[in-house]
Amino acid sequence: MSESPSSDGKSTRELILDEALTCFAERGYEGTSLNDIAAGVGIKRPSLLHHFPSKEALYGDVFEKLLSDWMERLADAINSHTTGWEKFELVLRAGFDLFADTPDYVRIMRREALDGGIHLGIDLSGVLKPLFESAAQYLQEQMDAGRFRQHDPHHLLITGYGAILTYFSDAPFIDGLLEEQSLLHKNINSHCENVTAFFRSALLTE
Amino acid sequence: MSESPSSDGKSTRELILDEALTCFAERGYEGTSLNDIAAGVGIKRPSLLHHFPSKEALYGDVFEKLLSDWMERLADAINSHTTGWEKFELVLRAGFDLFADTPDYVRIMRREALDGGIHLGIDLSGVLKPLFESAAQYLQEQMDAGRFRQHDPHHLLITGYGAILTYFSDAPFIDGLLEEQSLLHKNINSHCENVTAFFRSALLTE
DNA sequence: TCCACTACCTACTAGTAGGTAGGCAAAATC
DNA sequence: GATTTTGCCTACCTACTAGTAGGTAGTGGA
Repeated sequence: MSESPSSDGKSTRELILDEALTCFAERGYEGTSLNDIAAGVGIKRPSLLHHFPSKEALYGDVFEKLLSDWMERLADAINSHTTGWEKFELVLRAGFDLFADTPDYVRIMRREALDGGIHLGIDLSGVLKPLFESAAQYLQEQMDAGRFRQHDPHHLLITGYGAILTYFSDAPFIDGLLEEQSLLHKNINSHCENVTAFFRSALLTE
Repeated sequence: MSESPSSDGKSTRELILDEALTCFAERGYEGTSLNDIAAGVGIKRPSLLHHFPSKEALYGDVFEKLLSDWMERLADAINSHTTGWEKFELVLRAGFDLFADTPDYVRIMRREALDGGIHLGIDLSGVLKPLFESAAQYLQEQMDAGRFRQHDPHHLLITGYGAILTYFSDAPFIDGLLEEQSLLHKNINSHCENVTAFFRSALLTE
């Protein structure tokens, strides 16, 4: 048991989590009803509530999965045995690939940041702070060693965070500005190269 | 008539628009009820609906005011008779000041970009596209004249848009990362200086 | 004095939200 | 083979939503 009656090998619970992610990312917490999610899976609302005790709990589980998926995927790039600009570019690229593969994660994360985390029991920035601080420390070391130009590492990271996330979170809006499908791989790669070149100009002296 | 019975010189209609902006920015379109807004003004929902025909119309009017306010305030910086880096820095500073004064506008704008403009009759990116294109053209001219380093102007603007807006839209989240009140004037100025220095490094050759 | 209008109210509608109770059939366990 | 568990269902609940109907007090002009 605990195996799905429908579609591929996924359990109903996993199907619900997938559909919930899509809905929450697209229309937000308040804009999504449990009926929407249940209908997307092909069951009725009470059946959904058999798998998750409440809407809030379901939302929390979606977020838990998001964080563990992201951390797992970023770990490789962060722990790679490279230094200087090479490592910075590697992590930047990994971030872009990660976001390109999981645009729904980016949107739901943005929404949660906008709402100030009211729907989540956990403090989002608290969870990400260790990652943020270790990145800042890395930048500071590189600057002290003269490999990067001097900038405030925290503000630099906030700038980068905003620049990269926005491309994915505000995709519909950016589509309109660029008159392109911003989430096509071709265009994601193009933007990644531009952002990389921009950071290289700002950080490297030669 | 058409004058307010309450508070200062503002009409009830203006009080409703103010309260609606605050609520929509903080909790989003779906997360805000007309009862919330009416209660904030000190009237009942039917009285609110006497001033605005529907929730959607009220939201639209809030946005119309946002766009005209922003356009008006940015016009001075854009039309200033400066060139090269000086003008870029002037517009950047004007943008920061503008956003610092109107953080609720930034948040509601972000939400609308996230939602893809479904609550608005108008196409947001269409409205802002002329501004976007003229900025891109300016950058291209400066690059062609050798005053700025070569970057793709459109991608550069998207990067800047994301970097700056995020600081204001995601304020609660960024507060947690920086362990500071990001919207204090002191910290806004600090971030503005950092972003400016960062762009200067990326755009200027010497 | 009468009329029209504004700004507000209470009381209602229809519809939807999240969540619960209880039943039923198939599968797993004893 | 009997019993328990799982997964889903229909039918229901309460609370809240946007919006409407109809009434009232006050205002200003003819």
